[in-house]
Amino acid sequence: MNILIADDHPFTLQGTKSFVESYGYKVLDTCSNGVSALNLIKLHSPDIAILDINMPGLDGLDVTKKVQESKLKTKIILLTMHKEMTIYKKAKEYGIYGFILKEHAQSELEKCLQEVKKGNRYVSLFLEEDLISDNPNENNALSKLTLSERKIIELITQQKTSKQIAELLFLSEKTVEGHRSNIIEKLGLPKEKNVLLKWAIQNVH
Amino acid sequence: MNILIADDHPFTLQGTKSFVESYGYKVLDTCSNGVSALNLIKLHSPDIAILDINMPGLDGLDVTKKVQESKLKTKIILLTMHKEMTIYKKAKEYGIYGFILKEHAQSELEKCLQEVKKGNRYVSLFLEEDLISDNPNENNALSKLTLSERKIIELITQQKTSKQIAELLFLSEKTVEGHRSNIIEKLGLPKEKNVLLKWAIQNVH
DNA sequence: AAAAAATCAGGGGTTTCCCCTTGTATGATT
DNA sequence: AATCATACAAGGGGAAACCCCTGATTTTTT
Repeated sequence: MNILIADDHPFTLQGTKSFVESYGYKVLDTCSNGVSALNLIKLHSPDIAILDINMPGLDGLDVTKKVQESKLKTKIILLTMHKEMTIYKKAKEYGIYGFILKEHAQSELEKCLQEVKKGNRYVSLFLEEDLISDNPNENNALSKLTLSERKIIELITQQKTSKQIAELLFLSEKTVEGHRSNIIEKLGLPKEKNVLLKWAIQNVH
Repeated sequence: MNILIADDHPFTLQGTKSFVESYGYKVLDTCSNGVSALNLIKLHSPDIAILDINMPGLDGLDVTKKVQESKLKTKIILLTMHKEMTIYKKAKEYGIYGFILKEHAQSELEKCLQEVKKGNRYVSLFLEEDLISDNPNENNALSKLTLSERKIIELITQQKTSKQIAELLFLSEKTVEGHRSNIIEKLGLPKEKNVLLKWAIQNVH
């Protein structure tokens, strides 16, 4: 098991390395940007590459894409600070093996490595909470929504209020609010204020 | 030489620890927030404390201030992601011993520790450069805001409500609301609902 | 000493969001 | 023909969040 680690922050890089080694794996090499990471992967084809998403130049996602395109067999684990659904969705398309949030990484990295080693995939548990509603119907949660509902959620991502949406679509504000409720139920979102806006910002586009 | 390290990101914490140990120093303890850091400092009075600036609750700066006020003899080294003049100035007044940018920390931490051990102060070389380039940078709307205000707008971009922000910063909700009003006035934003969130989403980062 | 920043309080007004319910139309299922 | 499911529309009610204002104290900065 050879592992490559890439992260542009020296401290985080060292931390990751340190954790990985403490689990008993061998770290083949490390680097601090996407280009180097790609080169090293091509050169040594490590079993696993742990990549930070936010890197200058080629980011973790770009590298993943190129690794897939080149049909390299290195398995990719991505590390990210924020839970951004858009990125996760893309990452899934590119065939990543692991996806972990840095905040909780400590508790998950070891398990993730175990699973990936076996050939399985592992996604941060903290991410899946938000994905429960997202997963069952393939990659697109929006597909469950009707046309009107989709129009409305589109406008919500533009930070329009129900009132503004109502005006734009020549509807009663109440109608828009009704649609909102339906959307929330369909997606199984928690009962918070502004859930829809928060969800929309992270999931649409 | 006993050293305490505080950082809310597990990876960075581990990385820092790992580096420090590799230089031959002993890490007394670590923690992930300012309150714990302060308690541990009071309890064990380590020789040196390496603190991250961005932490929930008490941040590194707050801890530094309190350490100075309590006339504790622990020497503080601050780690920061962003090079903010305001913070650096304050830090200097609170009598910090070291100030390092995370990006370049690797190359500077060891030297910094050496100097601080001798009783000298050490400031990141990369900071002075950026201080110059930061000065004429008054076009930024954020530069008009005070430190507290910036903290708050940062949390607004993360879609926190005033209540949540108040909890995170240990403030009254009223204080947060007051800051919001001030920010809105300083930026000359229109009188709409949620103006701040909308503005923040589009203008910060 | 004066100005600015930070903290908090009380109270008020408005908006927005969300829930629950009702109603209609349509089209598919039984 | 009757039932069922679904989309769509709209209303009432309530809680939460936001914004505003005045005023006050304390700390920090200048």
